[in-house]
Amino acid sequence: MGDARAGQLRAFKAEFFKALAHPLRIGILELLLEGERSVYELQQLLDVDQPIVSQQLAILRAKNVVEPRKEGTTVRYAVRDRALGVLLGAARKIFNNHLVGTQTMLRELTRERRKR
Amino acid sequence: MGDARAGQLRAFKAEFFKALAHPLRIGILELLLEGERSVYELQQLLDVDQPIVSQQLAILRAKNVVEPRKEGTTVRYAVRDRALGVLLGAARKIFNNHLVGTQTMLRELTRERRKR
DNA sequence: TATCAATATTGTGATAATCATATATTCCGA
DNA sequence: TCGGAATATATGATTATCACAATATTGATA
Repeated sequence: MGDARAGQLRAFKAEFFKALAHPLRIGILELLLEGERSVYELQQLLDVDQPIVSQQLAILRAKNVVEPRKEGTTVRYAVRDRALGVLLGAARKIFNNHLVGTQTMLRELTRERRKR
Repeated sequence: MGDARAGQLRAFKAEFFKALAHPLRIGILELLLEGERSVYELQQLLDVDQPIVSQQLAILRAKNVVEPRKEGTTVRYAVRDRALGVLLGAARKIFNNHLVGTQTMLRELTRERRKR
């Protein structure tokens, strides 16, 4: 199991999860799972600056999680694989079972509050 | 949807995925899904230094993904929620469908090689 | 209690991720 | 072809992560 091949595979999986490991990217994916959305729509719904959305979309694009479709001057994005819904669903389930990382979560919560 | 509550939830989910976003941690979890393992066993199977394993276990512990059980001087770890298997399975499926992030993966591959 | 084995923690320097701002690019219509 | 709207990329400052080494803790046993 100190196998190099196994290590690489795990590295790829890690890369994939890294793509999901950001609040805004999760928000984007949750929206896209409901259906195709333009950058502008995402920007409005998530209430963040345009370049930020494009930046995060670029990351999701780089990992093939998401797919752009140009339509004139606007670009509509869609989730590449429906199975992502299953994955997020499983995550939600784990979440509901026993809130993951209570310590971390509380820390995050107070940090959030401090920001305002 | 610019809702603060939704943002917090997404932050928690992101934290959870961050816990999975590391090759070694994935390796640990894959092993633990097969059954309880001591730190020493993990260290041997994954072929890394002891402090590194403990470090990554600490991260998984902090996010409540994994659970320690002391047994004399050794500590055995187990996955907290079986649903994690479902989640990793979904990830595997997405992976097989269309290798996620070909660009990133190739970059990783060559980087791995360079290390040797 | 001294010691050893198993595990955990801490400090540190290097690398990578993130946000915000500014600037490009692309496409369409006047 | 010029201007504006929608997206994208570049850049710099800040923060988070990582691997590694050193050290600390804990528990069993002599």
